[in-house]
Formats: sequence, structure tokens, C-alpha cells
Amino acid sequence: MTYIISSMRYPAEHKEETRERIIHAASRRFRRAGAGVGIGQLMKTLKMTHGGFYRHFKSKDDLFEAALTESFEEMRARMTAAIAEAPAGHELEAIIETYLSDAHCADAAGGCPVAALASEVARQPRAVRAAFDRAIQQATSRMATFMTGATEEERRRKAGVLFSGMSGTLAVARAVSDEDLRKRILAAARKIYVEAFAR
Amino acid sequence: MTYIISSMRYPAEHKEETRERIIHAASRRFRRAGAGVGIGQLMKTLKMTHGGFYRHFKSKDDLFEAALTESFEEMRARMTAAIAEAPAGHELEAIIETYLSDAHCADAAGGCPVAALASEVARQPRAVRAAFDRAIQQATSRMATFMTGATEEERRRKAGVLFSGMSGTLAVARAVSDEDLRKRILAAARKIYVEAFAR
DNA sequence: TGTACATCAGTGAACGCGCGTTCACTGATGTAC
DNA sequence: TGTACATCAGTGAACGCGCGTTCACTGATGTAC
Repeated sequence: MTYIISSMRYPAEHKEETRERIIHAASRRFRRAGAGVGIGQLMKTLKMTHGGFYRHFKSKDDLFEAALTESFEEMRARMTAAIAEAPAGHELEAIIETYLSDAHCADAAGGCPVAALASEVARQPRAVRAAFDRAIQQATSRMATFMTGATEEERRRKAGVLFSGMSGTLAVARAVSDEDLRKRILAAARKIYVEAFAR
Repeated sequence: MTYIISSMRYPAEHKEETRERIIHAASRRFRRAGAGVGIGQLMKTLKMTHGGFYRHFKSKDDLFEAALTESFEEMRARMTAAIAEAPAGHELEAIIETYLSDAHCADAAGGCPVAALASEVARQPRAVRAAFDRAIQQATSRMATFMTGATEEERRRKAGVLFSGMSGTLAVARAVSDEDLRKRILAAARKIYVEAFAR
């Protein structure tokens, strides 16, 4: 297969880099504005034209799937950072406080894809939803390591409820138009979730 | 104002009935397929043409707001029925079991608008979001009457967290493609929420 | 080193389509006399 | 009771627009010799 690689006109990284730039921009755009974002608009922000898009993805759904997966990875990295900064034994508290922070609420583009897109994912084709399954299970497993509970199964179940619950609270807080109500929703949830899961 | 009423060519109920039929169909469609549903498609299901739509609503946003409000009312009625059937003292349990039932999960069109539309409401114009605020507060107040807690404020806060949390869990369960995973998510949430709030 | 050539990421016109909204109209109805 | 008229809910053509996707092309690049 060496001859295929050696016949490439551009360095192997070039195309891959463009692909990554598209995915990255898309992952932010989709989270901010929903799955209805157009490919034309998206490529324009990258100073490219829409035609080139199809050198990288076979369809918009294909991109959506890649962008969704990247969003989960990005979220995972954010949470890893929050956990790293937390005092030992307070990791779950840090997860809850970070996830339900006013900052995360204000930053849908850089935030959790579940809070931003869950109801739209339900209407996407199978491949996208299968990617969602995998990402959700991975995130839940990870969170389970910080939960209390006698069995792995119990910790996983608690983590799943906490995660999906927090995503709903964040989605509701974002939908609300009154600034004060939004802050109260988040504050109440932080308090109750910390008491229920991290004590 | 009698002369205005007496000058109407159709009985006063006729126009109002059509308006209600549009809102009702829209509230189901939006919940099932999202805010992107077209007015043409919608009117076709009512065996009407798109042009007539504007005799009843000044814009699509106007309809969306009305449909959202109706969805909340419908949900409220469903919950009232579930509560009425519950043994005394088990009302909150009934709310949780009904909300997180497999049946509710499978019926987005007839279910909770928060689970179906929260992330899309965040991108809607102010008027729609203001209607969402009102509906959420009303639903939370209602739910608070079944919560334990020393003060009204505490009961309200708990109700808000439970409600937004359950809506997130339902949204995630719907996004998931694996039937088994979906059922496990719902079952875990029913168990944990009942233990945490209804015991 | 210099030149001819092949590759292919990206361009931009074009496609068919459905969107939200407007508007001149139709025709069933109720009212006036 | 019968007829002329006014109302207005609903029709359907038309508008400008943006969508996802295709495709002939351009032109910068690396390779071959």
C-alpha cells in the first residue's frame, strides 16, 4: 500500500487537518444552533465553499455523527480537568458543580452534547443514535467510578440517572428566559444532587 | 361589541374550532418531529392548504407558542389522571412511575414537551421562552404539593430538580437506539427517583 | 536542475426541493329588507 | 318567503430563500525522468 501513500499530492496531514477543522466547527455549531445548521453556513465560517465538504464526508449525517462523537470527547476532557482540580474525595462534587455551573449553562457550543442535542438525536438515523449509545455508556462508566454503591451495577445505575438528570436540568435552565429563574434552577439542582450523590 | 359578533358569517365556534384543531395537531407534531415541522405538512394532515393558516396565526412562532402551552396543559391532565388513580399517599410515586414509563417514552407526540423540546425552546424567540417559563413554574408548583420538605421553598426546589431531571432521563432514553439500554435507563431512574423523593 | 505530467483538495454553478409568508380569489354562509 | 348583498374562512399560485448534494473545473503540489 506504500504506493498509495507516496502518490498523495499533499502531505498526509493536510486533508486530515481540514477534516478535523470541519468536525470541530460543526461540533460547536450543532450544539449551539441544533442539527438544522446548514453545510453552507458551516463551511463559510471555515472560509471554504460548500462543495469541498463532500471530499471529507459522505453526507451531513456522517458529519453529525463525527461531530457528536467529538463533542463527547471534548466534554470528557473538560470533566477530567475539573476532577483533577478537585481535592481527593470530592471528585463527584466537582463533576456536579462544574456540569451545573452558570458557565456551562451559558456555553452550549462548548458544553455537553446531551443537554444540547438529546431530543434531536432521537430523530436522527440509526448510525448517529448508535454512536450516541456508545458515548453515553462510556460517560456513564466513567462517572460510575466516582459513585458510592455496593456493586458496579448499582454505581452505574446511579451514574446514569445523575448524568441524564443533570443534562435535563441544564436543558431546562437554557430554555428558560428569565435570568433569575435560570440561576435558581441550577443552584437548587447543584445543592440537591450533591446532597443525594456526593455525601 | 354585539354588532361585531352578529356580523360573523359563521357561528362563533367555527373559526375557534379550526384554530384548536391546528394547535392540537401542531402540539403533537412538534413534540414528535421537532420545531422544524413545516406549516404545509401540518395543514395537509388537517386536509387544509397552507394559505388558510394565516387566518389563525400571525406566524409560525405564534403557533409554536400556542402549541407548547397546549402540550403542557395536556401533560398536566395526564398527570392529574395518574395521580387520581394512585392510592392516597402514593401520588408522587405515581407521578414518577408514569412519567418514566415505557409508554410515555414511546409516545413523544402525546408526552411531555420538556423532554421533547427543551433544547429547541432555548433557540426560540423570547415570547416562546416566556411561555415556557410560565408553564415550567406552574408545573413545578403543582408537583411541589406532593413533595416532602419543611418549607414551600424547599418543596418547590425539590420538585424543580425532579421534574427537569426526569425530562432529561426521558430525552436520553429516547435518543438511545438500543431497546434494552433504553429500558434499563428508565427502570434505574424510576427506582432511584422513587427512593430519593417518594419515600 | 528543469520540464512534463498526475493527483486531488477545494471552487462555484446548478439540480430539485421544501420552507414561511403574501395575496387575489372563491364560495358558503348569515343578514337586510 | 325571496333576493341582493356583505363577510370572511379557506384556496392555491407565487415570492425569495436556503437546504443537501452533484459535478465539471482549477490550480497548487509532488513525482518521474
